[in-house]
Amino acid sequence: MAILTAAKKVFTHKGYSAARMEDIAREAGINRALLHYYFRSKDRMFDLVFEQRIREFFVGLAQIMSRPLPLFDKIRAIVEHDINMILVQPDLPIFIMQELTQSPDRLIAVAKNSGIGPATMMKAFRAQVKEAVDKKLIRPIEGGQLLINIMSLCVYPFVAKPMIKAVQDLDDDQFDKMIRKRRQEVPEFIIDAIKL
Amino acid sequence: MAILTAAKKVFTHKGYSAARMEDIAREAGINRALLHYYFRSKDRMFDLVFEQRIREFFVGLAQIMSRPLPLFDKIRAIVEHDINMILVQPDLPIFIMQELTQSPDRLIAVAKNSGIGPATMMKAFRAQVKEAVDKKLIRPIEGGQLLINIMSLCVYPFVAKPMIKAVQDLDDDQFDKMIRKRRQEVPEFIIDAIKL
DNA sequence: TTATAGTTTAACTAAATTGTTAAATCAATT
DNA sequence: AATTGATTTAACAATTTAGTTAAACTATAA
Repeated sequence: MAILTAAKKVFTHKGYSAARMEDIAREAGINRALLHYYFRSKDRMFDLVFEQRIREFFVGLAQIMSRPLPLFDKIRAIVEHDINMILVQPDLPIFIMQELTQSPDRLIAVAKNSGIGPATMMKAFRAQVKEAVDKKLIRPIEGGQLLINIMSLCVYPFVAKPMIKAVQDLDDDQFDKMIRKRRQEVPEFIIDAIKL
Repeated sequence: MAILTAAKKVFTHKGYSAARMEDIAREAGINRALLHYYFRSKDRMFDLVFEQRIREFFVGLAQIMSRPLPLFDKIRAIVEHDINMILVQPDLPIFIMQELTQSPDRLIAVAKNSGIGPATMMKAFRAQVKEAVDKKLIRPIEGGQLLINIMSLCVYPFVAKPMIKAVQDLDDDQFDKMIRKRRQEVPEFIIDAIKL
């Protein structure tokens, strides 16, 4: 629905508090009255958007993590998926992080409704990493730590985009090139870090 | 000043839009009238806080980066400094990132006032990395990318704290332990990734 | 043509929030 | 005790925002 798309855009970009119903209406090309006609309140609207965005962030990842792939291939797949996903919606991570730090319970609620099952996905990944460690394919490392490393290297550059642009003196074009380079280099960086 | 400390706390935790003058007053143990008596407006107050926080984030880092240390030692020093800094003020990174994405110009303004000189610090670091590459001490990598990797691995876990806690099913205590483990493991992870 | 669903307009209420002000109060200093 | 500066109280104005409502309008389909 067009209105939800507009709400998604505005909420994601500005966050709940800074987002105005008027902004959303304008973005959707309609007026405030109609907004309230369809979605009773700002809160209801936000809940819908937030749940959707959380799912967008996790579903693809969870799916890849439970695929039967060799560890190194899986790392490559995760990195590529993450960076590609965020490339087309750069505001997504910081939106989720920001709203989540202010009300962490939200995630639990969403996780219960949707069948994301983070526990399952983590369990499988941990086992796979442990096996690779036992077989002396990689240095000792916990699956949890490895996943954090992977996500860090993928997500953080987008979260810190304005800082990076300033510190490294890049324009938007150069920043984009830098990210594309990361898509190639980051998987090998990780693999080099763990392989024996 | 006690009021600024309170403002720092509230702004950092809630962000500009969600922070209320009333919150700050309560946190400082005074009333709204006095807040406006000392700092004319919310905006003025925020500007002061924001500039201070940006400095806190960068000053230590810039100082370490321009110290004459061997590359691997420098990496260890940066990681330790970053993680220690954020451990005592976990809300800092996401606050900076959030406010910066909404008005990226702020950073430029602050950078001009203070003598942070990000360009200088980057130039030195880039040169040091290039030298290590040329001497075949490490695999080919750009200084810019390496710094992003270092910062990612340090900062992201804090930014994503509620997500990580949910996905990996950790309580606050376990999360803390996990971070402390990272302080040891991350530098070696990075060094293993680049060393030949 | 008429009925209907969707949409707009415009006015409104209610609440929250920032900012201001004058007078009262308090605490320390002279 | 009197003065001074800091602080509180309490009321207020101005603005922003969410949310509501009734009436008018529009396009489409029966």
